[in-house]
Amino acid sequence: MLDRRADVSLYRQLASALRDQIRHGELPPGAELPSESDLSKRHGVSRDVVRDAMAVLRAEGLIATVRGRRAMVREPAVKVSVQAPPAAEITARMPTVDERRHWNILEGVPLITVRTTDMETHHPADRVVVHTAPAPAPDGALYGFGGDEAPSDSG
Amino acid sequence: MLDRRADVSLYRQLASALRDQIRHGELPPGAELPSESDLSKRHGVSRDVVRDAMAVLRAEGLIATVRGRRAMVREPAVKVSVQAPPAAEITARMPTVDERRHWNILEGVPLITVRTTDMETHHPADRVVVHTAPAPAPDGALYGFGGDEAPSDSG
DNA sequence: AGTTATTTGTCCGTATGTATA
DNA sequence: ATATACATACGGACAAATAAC
Repeated sequence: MLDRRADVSLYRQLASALRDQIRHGELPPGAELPSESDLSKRHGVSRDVVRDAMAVLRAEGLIATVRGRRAMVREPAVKVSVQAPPAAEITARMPTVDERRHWNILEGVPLITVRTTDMETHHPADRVVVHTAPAPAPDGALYGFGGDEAPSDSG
Repeated sequence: MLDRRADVSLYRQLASALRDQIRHGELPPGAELPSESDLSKRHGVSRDVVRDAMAVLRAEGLIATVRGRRAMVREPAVKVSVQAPPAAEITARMPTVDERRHWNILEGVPLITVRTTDMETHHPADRVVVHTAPAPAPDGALYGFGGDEAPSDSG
């Protein structure tokens, strides 16, 4: 229940309540949230408060909204592994609107940049995990008997 | 100038205009933006439109706002290098409000996570650059005379 | 097919609170 | 104290996209 006398604003309280429902699985990925007018009536607040709460969750990447449709809990995207080259710099920032359009990035999703002296690649953070090279094999363990790691090329 | 007949909303047009001024250096880091009422009058739009435009730029990490003060173009933070261990997974996502408070992260700044089997560290993306291990020295160039660059490496 | 209802997006105005200058 | 400025909350209105019939 929202508390008007609390030192936290109404829309932040509502955002926290919805966030908890998402985290606890009451609103699983793919589920629709109640409509804005519904939440507005249910909590006795203006639609403005509801929309501000939605904006918070959108900025956190938790929900996705489309005009005419109810807000939806975002599905965790399948992540592709990207191998970081040696001596690479990995940074992250929020993409611009142009970059969001160009790479089809949803709101609240950072952009990961992998940069070396030669090249620079960009990846939407919800679809990519960057991994570093495996630990160098200790002396004598080089080219072992061929477990699940091929010595030549992984393809 | 904002165009009410354009197919782009007013607040997005205003956000783009301000973003361009920041990118082109007319509003350098540390500079104050005009006040909301000022922008409202100057462009003939409601304060709501101005605030929506500000929210866009905040979410992109371009400006920082404090109650009672004018919005400010964010200074590029000094970045600390973090060495990624071998076989590490590097991901990024937007922090929750609690995480923002806990690590003192501004709006529009992603959270970088470096995870291995043993540990997991979190870093604000505006203050950290993760770098991978340098390329292994080629055979024979091992333990060279200690120049800045290995002689046969492309970089 | 088309028509209506629902739902989110945008924009306006106003008022009040709270922090800064 | 007064003025300025951003944050929050209310209300209303219309547009645009979707869903339902």
